[in-house]
Amino acid sequence: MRIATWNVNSITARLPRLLAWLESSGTDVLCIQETKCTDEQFPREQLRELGYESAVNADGRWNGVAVVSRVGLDDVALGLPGGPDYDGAQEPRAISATCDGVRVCSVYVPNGREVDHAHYAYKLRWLEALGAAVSGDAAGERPFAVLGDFNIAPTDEDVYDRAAFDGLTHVTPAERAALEALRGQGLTDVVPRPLKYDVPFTYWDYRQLCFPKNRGMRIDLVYGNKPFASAVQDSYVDREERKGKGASDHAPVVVDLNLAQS
DNA sequence: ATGTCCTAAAGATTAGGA
Repeated sequence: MRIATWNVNSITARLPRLLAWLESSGTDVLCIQETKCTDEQFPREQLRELGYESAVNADGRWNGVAVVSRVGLDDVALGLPGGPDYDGAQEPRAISATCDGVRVCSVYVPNGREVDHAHYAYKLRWLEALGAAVSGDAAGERPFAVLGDFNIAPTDEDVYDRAAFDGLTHVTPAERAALEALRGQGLTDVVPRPLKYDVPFTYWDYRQLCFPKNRGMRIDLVYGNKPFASAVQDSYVDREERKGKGASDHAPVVVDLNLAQS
């Protein structure tokens, strides 16, 4: 089974590339973040024509997550139980589903903006709720992964220049401690191999020629439980998809599972 | 030139988010 996660930065703007990539990559299950659409606007029909069912948690201009699958899509759950509000509202940042026996949770972790911003405190509260939400599946016998845009670089090696992030979000001890807590629940960081250069960055800012200069970050993560991690045959960042006109600022992370022997 | 892109809005540019 080929599973992937991709922050598409608007599924409407990305639709031609998304459909082409699903076909060319042979992805069975794709976790999507930043759909930036309403539930009604989600392109279910175009995906259905390619053989994919869709589970969607989206409500408009910002955020929005989905799982699309051509190998089944059951027991869909939207959001995080007990997840925090922001500006008095729950945001669509998580969705879970079971696809041919594999449980996935597609997440778009709040950005945090600045360390002294209310959004940063919200980010940490949201991660705490995520930890509580996945604890049962993390310890379970069924293959499970929480994957998506975590907006955190797990180590200093996961950013192009640590000094450039002094005082900024994405690299703070508190954010990294939240990831460590997830790993402490039995989840493994399934680190993909890069297709070029040494570090498997997954995101490059649109600005200042970051992609050509490879000024990237590894913030799109796959955290799998033991049954999931032990079934991983290969994982890579498809940085080719970051190239050219009409690209997202994130590249897909692809994971191949061999479930027969696990 | 923040060497950009995406969204929405009493919009034809501005504001907000990343």
